Amino acid sequence: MKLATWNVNSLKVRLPHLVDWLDAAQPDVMCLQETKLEDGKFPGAELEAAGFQAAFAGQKTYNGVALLARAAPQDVAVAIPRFADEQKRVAAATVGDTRVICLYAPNGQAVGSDKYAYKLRWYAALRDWLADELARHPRLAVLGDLNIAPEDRDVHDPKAWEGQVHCSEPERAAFRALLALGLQDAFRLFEQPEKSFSWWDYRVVAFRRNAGLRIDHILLSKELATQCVACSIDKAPRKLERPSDHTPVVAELRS
DNA sequence: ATGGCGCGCGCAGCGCGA
Repeated sequence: MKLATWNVNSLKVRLPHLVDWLDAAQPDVMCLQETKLEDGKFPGAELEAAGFQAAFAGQKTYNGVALLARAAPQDVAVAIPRFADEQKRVAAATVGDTRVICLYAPNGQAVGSDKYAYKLRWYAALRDWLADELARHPRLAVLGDLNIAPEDRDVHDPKAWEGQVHCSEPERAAFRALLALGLQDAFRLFEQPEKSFSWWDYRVVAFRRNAGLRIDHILLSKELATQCVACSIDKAPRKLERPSDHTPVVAELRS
């Protein structure tokens, strides 16, 4: 089984890239973030033609997530339980015998801002929810734009980013708290190229300089991590015309 | 090299992302 995540930065604009990528990569589950579409405008027919059924939670202009699967998503949830939030950042579903959670974590804007406080609150609620989900679903996969670079090796210039949003110690502690539940960072299960990133700023010609961050992640429960045979970042879509600023991350599980 | 891009909204220019 192949699981993937991609922040598309507008599903409307990126739909041709997405359909091409799905055709080439042939994932079984695809998690999307920043769809920026109200549910009434979700391109369900186009994605069905590509072979996928979807669970999604969208809103106008901002945020929005979708979970695509070849088998119909079951037991769909589109919010963290008992965490009041207008922002659409969560789509969870059971696909076959695997529980999949698609996340678009808050950006946090700047350390000390209201949005940063919201990010940390969101992560605290997420941790509690994932503890419950893990208890119920030994086969759990958490994918998405988590907006945290967990370690210095996930940052192109750790000195410049030290203490900044995405790299601050409270954020990294929130990431480690997810690992402490028994989730594993699929990317780090394998030897990887140095300076592997999943996001590059549109400004400052960041992609050409590989001035990026690794903030898009696939976390696997112990049972799934045992079955994981590969995890990689696909930089190809970042080289296309009008790319998303993020690239897909893919994990393959032995069936 | 974070003014600098890209997107949505909506029709000018701003908010937001990371």
